[in-house]
Amino acid sequence: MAYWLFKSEPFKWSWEMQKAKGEAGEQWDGVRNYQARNNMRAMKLGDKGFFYHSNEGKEVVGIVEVCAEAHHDSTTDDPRWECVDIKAVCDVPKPVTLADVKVEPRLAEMSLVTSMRLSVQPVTEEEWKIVCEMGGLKEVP
DNA sequence: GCCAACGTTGGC
DNA sequence: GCCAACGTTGGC
Repeated sequence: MAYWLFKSEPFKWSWEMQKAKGEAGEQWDGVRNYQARNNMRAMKLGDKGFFYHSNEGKEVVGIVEVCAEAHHDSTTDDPRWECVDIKAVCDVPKPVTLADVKVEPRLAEMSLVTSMRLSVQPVTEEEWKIVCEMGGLKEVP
């Protein structure tokens, strides 16, 4: 089991829109960055991820699960680009903001801080637990 | 809206 | 294969 973080501008694709898709989930399309794509290729069915709102909010608002492994991104004809499908699992009761992450010394090495512009990031198990705890989740998904 | 950081593109 | 130009992202 691996952990990830998915960034989205809420104007473009918000947590509410993701939740509305329910169990069916939705493909995480539009990624045009090799590193982000490689991260998605490494994902396995059932991997968990944070859903992060960039620009507006700048906070982790939800937990998602990978419900389809990497496949071609249908929003482009270019065969280089792939994406996974994710579905909403639950809300983060107390959204964890970027500022919260920055002041937590144990999260200093988190990709959210060190690789700010990467839109799909790996999260370590330790970081996962810390952010879940900060987010007020009773148990770690 | 600005601007810094960074990834990609394309000429050489 | 290098590097300058350019475009995009995302925090502020």
